[in-house]
Amino acid sequence: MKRAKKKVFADFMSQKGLKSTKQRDIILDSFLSSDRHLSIEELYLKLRSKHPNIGYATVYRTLKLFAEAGIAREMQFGDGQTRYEHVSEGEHHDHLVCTRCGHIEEFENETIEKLQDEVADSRGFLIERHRLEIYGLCANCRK
Amino acid sequence: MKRAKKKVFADFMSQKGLKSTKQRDIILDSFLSSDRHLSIEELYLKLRSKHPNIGYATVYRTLKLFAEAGIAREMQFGDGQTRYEHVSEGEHHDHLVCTRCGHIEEFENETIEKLQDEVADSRGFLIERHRLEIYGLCANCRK
DNA sequence: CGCCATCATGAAAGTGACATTCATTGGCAT
DNA sequence: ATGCCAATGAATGTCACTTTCATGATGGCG
Repeated sequence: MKRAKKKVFADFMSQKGLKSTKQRDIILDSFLSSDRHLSIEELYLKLRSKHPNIGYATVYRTLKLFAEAGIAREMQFGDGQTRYEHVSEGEHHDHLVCTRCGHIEEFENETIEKLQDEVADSRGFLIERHRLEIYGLCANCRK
Repeated sequence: MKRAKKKVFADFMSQKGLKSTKQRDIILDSFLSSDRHLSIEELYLKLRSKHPNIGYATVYRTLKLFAEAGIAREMQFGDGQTRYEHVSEGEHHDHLVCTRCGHIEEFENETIEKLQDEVADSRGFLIERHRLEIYGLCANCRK
């Protein structure tokens, strides 16, 4: 899985004529072994401890590259930060976002997707993508 | 409807000990007679032509007040601007957002809501609110 | 291996959309 | 009419990106 994504990224880079660098390797490793919904700042800080020589701009640009390469996706959860989540081939899911601790869970629901298609059809609307986020308190924070 | 919201806002203001001003009246009128999903900038520009003496900050602060009073709701559709939509008592709806022309349609689907409740329940998650947005091409832009 | 056209990097400066400050203005209860 | 306190708007601050630019790496080629 990590290996597969590294290959996808490597292929994307060579196909685009872009170069492999130490920084990009480090950032990719760190991203792949992280929480699934990291902000630029969070990843940057995580890297900083071990690699103080990597700049914010590089993390920023590299995450954009991951998104272009299709191994990450930009997401907004309304906390003012752009988060990047891991993308798995053809998979789609929605989110449960805890408003207290910030924890993000994922879920899938085929029936909801189907109902969305129906709504769109009935309006003559052509779906490109959608987002469904449920905000509230996670099981832990309810206690 | 417009009248009802004016009353809600007036009540809110007097209850909070806040004052009625020319600017707030003008902004409220303009907001109520607008498109349902206006950004601060859009409302500000709309006002500027007739009332060049109203500042951006006043529009910004007044929209926040509308939200506090419960007659407007802040929304993000990923275009980098906060939009304010009209709120009607107890009503909830989701959105179809056209990625070409920016047009925003609303829809309601009781079944989807119910399924969301089920998902949340099964995770021990307590829902505060949710957002569902479907992005794509509206009927007009498909032509 | 060494060259060098390109691409990548990081510090710093720029952007855009809010958000706040502060001197001045203006409601409104008395 | 008067004074207190909220409201206004120009200006400034903030924050999270986003871009610039001088310097440093990379990797195809001879």
